[in-house]
Amino acid sequence: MRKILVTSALPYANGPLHLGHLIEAVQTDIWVRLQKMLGHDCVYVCAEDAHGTPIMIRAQSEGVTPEALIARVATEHARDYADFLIEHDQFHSTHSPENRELTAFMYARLRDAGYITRRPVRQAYDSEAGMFLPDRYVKGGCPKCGTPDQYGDSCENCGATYSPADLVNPVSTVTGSVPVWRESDHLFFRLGAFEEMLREWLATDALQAGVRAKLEEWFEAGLKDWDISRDHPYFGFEIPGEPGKFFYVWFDAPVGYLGSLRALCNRTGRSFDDYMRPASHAELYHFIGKDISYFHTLFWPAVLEGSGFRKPTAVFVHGFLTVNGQKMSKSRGTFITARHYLDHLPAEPLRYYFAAKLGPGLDDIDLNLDDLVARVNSDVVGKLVNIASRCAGFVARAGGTLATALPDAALYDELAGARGRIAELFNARDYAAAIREIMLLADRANQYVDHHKPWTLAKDPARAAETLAVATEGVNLFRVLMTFLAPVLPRIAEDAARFLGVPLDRWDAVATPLLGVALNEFQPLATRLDRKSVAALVAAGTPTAAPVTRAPTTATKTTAATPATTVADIKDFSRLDLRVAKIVSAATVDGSDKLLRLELDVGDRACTVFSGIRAAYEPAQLNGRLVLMVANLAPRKMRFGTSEGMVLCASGNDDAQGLFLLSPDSGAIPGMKVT
RNA sequence: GGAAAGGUAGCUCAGCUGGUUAGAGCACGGCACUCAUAAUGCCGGGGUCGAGGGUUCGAGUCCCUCCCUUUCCA
Repeated sequence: MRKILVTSALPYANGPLHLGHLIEAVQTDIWVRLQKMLGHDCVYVCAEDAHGTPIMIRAQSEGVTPEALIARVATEHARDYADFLIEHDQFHSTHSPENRELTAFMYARLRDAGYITRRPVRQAYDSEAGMFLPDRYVKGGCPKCGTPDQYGDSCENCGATYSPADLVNPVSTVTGSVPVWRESDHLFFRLGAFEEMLREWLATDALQAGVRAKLEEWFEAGLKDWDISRDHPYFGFEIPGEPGKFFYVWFDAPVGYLGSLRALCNRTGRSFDDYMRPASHAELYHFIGKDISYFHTLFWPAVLEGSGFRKPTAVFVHGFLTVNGQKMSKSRGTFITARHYLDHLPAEPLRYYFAAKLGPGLDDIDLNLDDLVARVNSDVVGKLVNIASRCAGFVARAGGTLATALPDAALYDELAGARGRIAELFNARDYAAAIREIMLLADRANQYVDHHKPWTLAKDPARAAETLAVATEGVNLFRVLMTFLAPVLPRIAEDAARFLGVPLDRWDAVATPLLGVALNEFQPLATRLDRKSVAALVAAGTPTAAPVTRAPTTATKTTAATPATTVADIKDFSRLDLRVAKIVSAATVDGSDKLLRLELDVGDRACTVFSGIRAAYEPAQLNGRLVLMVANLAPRKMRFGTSEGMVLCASGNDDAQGLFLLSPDSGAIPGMKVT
């Protein structure tokens, strides 16, 4: 039996999970669930990345201890993961006894083997705060192009990279004071000593082509020593034998994978050594985002090797997530936290959507919310679940028990026989291809039912057996397809299992059809997504938080925000610029039966808005009418033009209850602010 | 600044080592059906494959230049 250990990047404990974390967690979770269904011994561990200056500073600013902060965030993270059906076998923390012990142990091994050196480093120091400042905590003018207010490592304007010492008029972002320059001894890990080993490792198929190319570049540039110590005050582990010096967060963070594994082993009686000894036959895979490949493809294998452990079997790197074609950004309203998403939409549609777009490469993945709705409604509800839904009634009316033989064994075999191919696609992380394949097979199932028309057969009592046979075939095809999608849609698969009366937890179970067994009552397995929920998700934005300076973490790079909440405070409300507007002209839109094109007068300016109110209003009755609009809504490009705002409307849960434009009382004039 | 990835139908994407009229899903139009959560089936319209050069009997697929998007640079 294959023994497999899987990790995904550790989320940094200074902010909530966002959809960027989720795409990785979902990618990993699907892979792990597949391995388990295939019968392999696979465990998935993860942990909180709890150390470093950003945590320390954030805790200070909140007036709590770092321990309290990371405990609170850990609870939030755990809940978010659970609600997205991410099933960790162990979720731990880098701030744990296991990790402290392992970090110290590995450091001692590296030191004793001569891989650690010491030399002085000159660094910005905030004498008011009494601490050394990481590059990102010093701001000033770019030495190259002069752009003010740039971070101490690189310029956002011209892209130049430099050191904080080069900044014009540097300022500490912690206290606002002018930093001084101080020297102190730092400990370095001699990465260069591992070049040969790394080159050999590179030659295995541990890495994707894109990552390999990147590594070649780094080799050419020459491997530099890695600074692994930070001076007091620092939230982390003090380095044994080095009072006042702490392990840099990036040193103990990957060790957190092993700390989590250790905790798992302690809890379950598994052998840690079986996984981690150099000659281990267990497989070790890290799922990460491409921004942190340096740490996982150079430092981490070298640290493992140098401290006497095995190296990863492979590192699986994925691209970034963009939302509606733009990178996640708070100012654009495209920064979506996990919780904020869950406040509006269920988890599984997003899992499905991510799966439908994830390939094995480093390409960025775009979350197009309209596409999400279309795709999930049509694929999952319209095609897949529909197969069960349309057949269940015939079985129920025939007594509720499936026939004892399949009328079309060849078709069944065609679908069930695809399991090897589909498992291989999932295994190769080409989920998009797997989903395409599965949906093609779902089409075959619907075609089958359509072709045999059980509703016609059912009218002839003499053909009752035939009717049941067709429905039995359909239900069996559904079972096969649902099994294939179980790693992606675990909750729906569970509900389907309840309907079928058999678990869907083994990939190869589909080799045998399900015959002669009684089905349970069919309940809807998935409901369509409402476009309005998606609109609400975007319109509400994610409440912003005080910007927190970013530091390297094992997690996909992230900026912090306070947890999303459904309660809006006055600040949230004031972000909306609501105005009285006059409809100058209204017209139908060619090619859309839902939209009207409205030309609006907003006092000092005019704008065009596309509004989905055609069902409720004739263009002619709108001319000259006053309405309320959101004037600072991000412009939205539609097929017919750009919509520059939104007019406010009242409606019930569905449009059947009607749509009602809101208007001000008489006396209001276009451009007035609504507060 | 250096480097990488990408730019294919309205949208999201497939197109392997160059080879017949460039594909799928969604959306759109027509027809059929009514078992199913207005689901499904059949048919159809729609692309100068980012731009311009070049190699070739033949290029979305190779080479060069340019434009645009995204990302990485310890």
